[in-house]
Amino acid sequence: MTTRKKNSTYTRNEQCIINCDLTYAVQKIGGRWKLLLLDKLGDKKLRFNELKKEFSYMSERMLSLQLKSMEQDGLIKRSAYAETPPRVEYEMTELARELAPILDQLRNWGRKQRESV
Amino acid sequence: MTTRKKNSTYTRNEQCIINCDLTYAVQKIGGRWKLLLLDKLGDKKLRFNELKKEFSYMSERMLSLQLKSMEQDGLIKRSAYAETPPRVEYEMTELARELAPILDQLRNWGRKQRESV
DNA sequence: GTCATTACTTACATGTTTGTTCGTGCCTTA
DNA sequence: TAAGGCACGAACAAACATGTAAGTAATGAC
Repeated sequence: MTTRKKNSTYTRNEQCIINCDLTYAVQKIGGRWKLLLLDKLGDKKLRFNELKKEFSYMSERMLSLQLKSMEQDGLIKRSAYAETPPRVEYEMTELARELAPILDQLRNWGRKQRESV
Repeated sequence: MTTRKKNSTYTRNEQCIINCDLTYAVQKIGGRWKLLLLDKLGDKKLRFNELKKEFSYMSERMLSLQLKSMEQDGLIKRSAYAETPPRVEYEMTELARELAPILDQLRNWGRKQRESV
């Protein structure tokens, strides 16, 4: 995000996978926590600390980074209220909701793959 | 694969995502090249060198690693023929074929996401 | 006997992701 | 006055993913 990447093969190859809608999509939901967060959000609005408690093993830093990334990618909506103590709520966007049925199928495939190996 | 991982938070957290069928599934198709390889294989049988030519920007090492990983995960089948020079062919398994319709949906979602951001 | 072909493998280098620890600004409660 | 909750941010470190360059074994062509 912050640091500019070099013009290396690593970066040029990254372009290949960004150009493909499929690999691009997988990137958006990839990483260690995003899908678990989406799962937990479901149809609810949750605060930063609520998510933090749910995923006590995840570092605050990761939670923060993933939420920010998903917000930029239009997967979640962040609403901050100027109260004391501050309140910030996160919820899925319509775009993320459209993923749900696809993810259900992927989940089933995952179970099947796991059984067959 | 070869080196044993330590009993770190990193490793313990990995268990969390392996326990979930969904994140587990995404891991199996994650990484930079696997989906592109599956895409290219389609219904064909392709040799190592044919894949290498198709993905000239991908290093041989990566091709080899990804193919091996996908074979272990039951996504592709490797057939080696004791000829000279050696001939090795790769093709998708039934399990991988079941992914195709799901991936099509993901691809569509990816295009939509890309347009909306 | 030298060389090319094929499908890899190994050692090393670079780049990214994830985790640890500490700090911040605002206000409330004790 | 002190302490604590909330929602983060920054600096650093560990682990992993990816890329580079070179080498291997078997064989057949020349």
